[in-house]
Amino acid sequence: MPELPEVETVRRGLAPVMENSVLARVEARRKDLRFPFPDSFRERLEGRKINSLWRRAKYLVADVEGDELLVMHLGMSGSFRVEGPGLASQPGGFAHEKGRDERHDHVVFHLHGNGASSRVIYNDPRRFGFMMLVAKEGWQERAPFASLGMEPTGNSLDASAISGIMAGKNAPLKAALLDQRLIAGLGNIYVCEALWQAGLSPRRAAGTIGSKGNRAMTRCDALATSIRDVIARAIDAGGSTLRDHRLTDGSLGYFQHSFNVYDREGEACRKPGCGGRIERMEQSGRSTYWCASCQR
DNA sequence: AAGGGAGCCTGGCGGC
DNA sequence: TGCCGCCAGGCTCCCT
Repeated sequence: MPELPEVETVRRGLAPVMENSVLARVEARRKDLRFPFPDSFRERLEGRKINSLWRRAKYLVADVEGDELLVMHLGMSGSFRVEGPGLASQPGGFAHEKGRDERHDHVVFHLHGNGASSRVIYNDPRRFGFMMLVAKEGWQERAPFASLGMEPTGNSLDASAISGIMAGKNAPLKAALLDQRLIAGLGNIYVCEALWQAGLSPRRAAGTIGSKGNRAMTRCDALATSIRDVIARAIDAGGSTLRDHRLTDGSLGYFQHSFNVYDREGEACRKPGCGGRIERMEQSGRSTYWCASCQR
């Protein structure tokens, strides 16, 4: 479910609660999510302070006192909510809304910090998410980080980076952008949106956008700019809520209202003067939304 | 060796 | 109303 903007939104919601708080108690209410919890998961976390909460691609990472990182992935349907003084007792709280079935509250972090206690609860109906502990020493060379490509945020993703990443690739551009080994953090929604914004066909062989010539650099620049712009706007909007994604206070992201192609099959293309219609097709088992008349 | 497809899960929706 | 098939924001493994 959550792509980079949703994970970043969650991180921003959790950081004020988790950072500098102690993991007083950790409840894992089943033995596994997508993977089994690590051996002695509770014991390796309880009593430790969380120094910081950061993100790499779609992974949330808690830097915990000691020599291990707590690494969390939300899978397709994972979300966090915070309960605590002033939050837990809110009438009509979203804890009982559809999609927040307490049966799927799989992990509870009981936190003590700044003179208050709170609970951070991980809910995940489909259980494609997971939690793991990774040694801090050399973490970048360890799973799951070792194979990740560059972040799509910031200045490092530019035309020459795109050109280099895609060079020689025969896979469709859409598939290459979803490959976390190349660029880490993009998912189905934001790839569709960025390709539309850049005017590039999802079917074009990835290697054909770059290399030499002014037009190649123009294409690569358009793609780099579009990716960064879409991601930045989505983060500003709190991510996209289709079903499961919530901010940690239970509110909804609203970037879905800004989609130009995703889930808009049959609607008019919004590119000025285009006149095309948004189509849906399947690429490696996933839906691609695009406009065949202005994406080349 | 890169690229495609299946599988992991549950829930929501549309169609009959 | 109920049942059925299809679809979903991710990722990994296995096959060609």
